[in-house]
Amino acid sequence: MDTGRRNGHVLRTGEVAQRAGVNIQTLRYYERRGLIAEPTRSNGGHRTYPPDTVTLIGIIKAAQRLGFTLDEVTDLLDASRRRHRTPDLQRRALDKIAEVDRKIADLTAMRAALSAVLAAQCDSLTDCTCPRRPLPLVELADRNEELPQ
Amino acid sequence: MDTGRRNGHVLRTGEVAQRAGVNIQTLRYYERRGLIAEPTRSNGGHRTYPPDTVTLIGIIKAAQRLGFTLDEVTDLLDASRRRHRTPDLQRRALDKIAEVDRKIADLTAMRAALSAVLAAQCDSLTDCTCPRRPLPLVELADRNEELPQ
DNA sequence: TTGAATCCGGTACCTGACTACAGGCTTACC
DNA sequence: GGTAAGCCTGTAGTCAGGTACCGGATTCAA
Repeated sequence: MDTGRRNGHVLRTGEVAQRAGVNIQTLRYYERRGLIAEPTRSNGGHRTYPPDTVTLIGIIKAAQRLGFTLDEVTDLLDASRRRHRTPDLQRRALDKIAEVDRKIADLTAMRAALSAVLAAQCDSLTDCTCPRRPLPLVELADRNEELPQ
Repeated sequence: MDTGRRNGHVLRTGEVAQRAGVNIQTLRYYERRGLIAEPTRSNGGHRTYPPDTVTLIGIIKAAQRLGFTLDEVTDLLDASRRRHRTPDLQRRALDKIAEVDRKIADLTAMRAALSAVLAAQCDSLTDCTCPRRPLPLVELADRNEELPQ
């Protein structure tokens, strides 16, 4: 492991990319999108990143897996970095919390449905008297938008 | 409201789309992808859907909001519909449950971070002695893949 | 000081998930 | 039975989020 021995202070593009498990182009893409700050540069113009950039990328990736778009992630990072809360920030944080709660509820419903699959009454293929349920996962539907009557 | 008066038995493309809040093309796209079954047809070739298709679309949309791809949603629906559990199905259900649990944990961490933002110590812009935290949301990172030492 | 490994900016391409359009048939109501 | 609204297939375009490639400059260990 020789790529990591530049004594822990700054990382170059390839190092960050490798540690974070993303493509180099992705880093530059995130930079363009404003998700990560413009890094300092070497004299020759090469990017030099602080080590916690790796963590930041991890956070971004995690948020994405949770269904947030990059725009939303930008907001999220923004909000969590600010020291002082403005009324606007406060409102947006509340909105996000509500959204997160909804997601948690949905995932909980999904977990229950999956557990039900595992615990399915009919274990054998030969005798099955399960009444046919309409649809598992129904709780997930209709939580969304107001359907017009 | 005259579009809904065909006595509740089957719906046509436009009705399903409107009730589910999606585009007609989306329905056909889902059909091509195998997310919804090929509906019956009228003599003239028009699609006729059972009413619970609307619920199904709702489920698909919810799962998407939770960060699942359409391929994953297909699996999910598949798994939750099967009556009998095969070893393979069982394994995949377990995997999905683990993934869902991870998502819930991540969302919980995110919620905590957002709450912390709201409860920020420094409420005024004038006097602030908050120690600068490194990064909220750090718990989200590194939960993912095994980073090479 | 040289050469292999990296990195640079710029541009073009790719995948997933839709969404629009064209030209023609079906339905449903008068 | 005519006609407007709706649906059909097929194809093409869009948008987000990357990814690949190119020709050239920079780094760094030997």
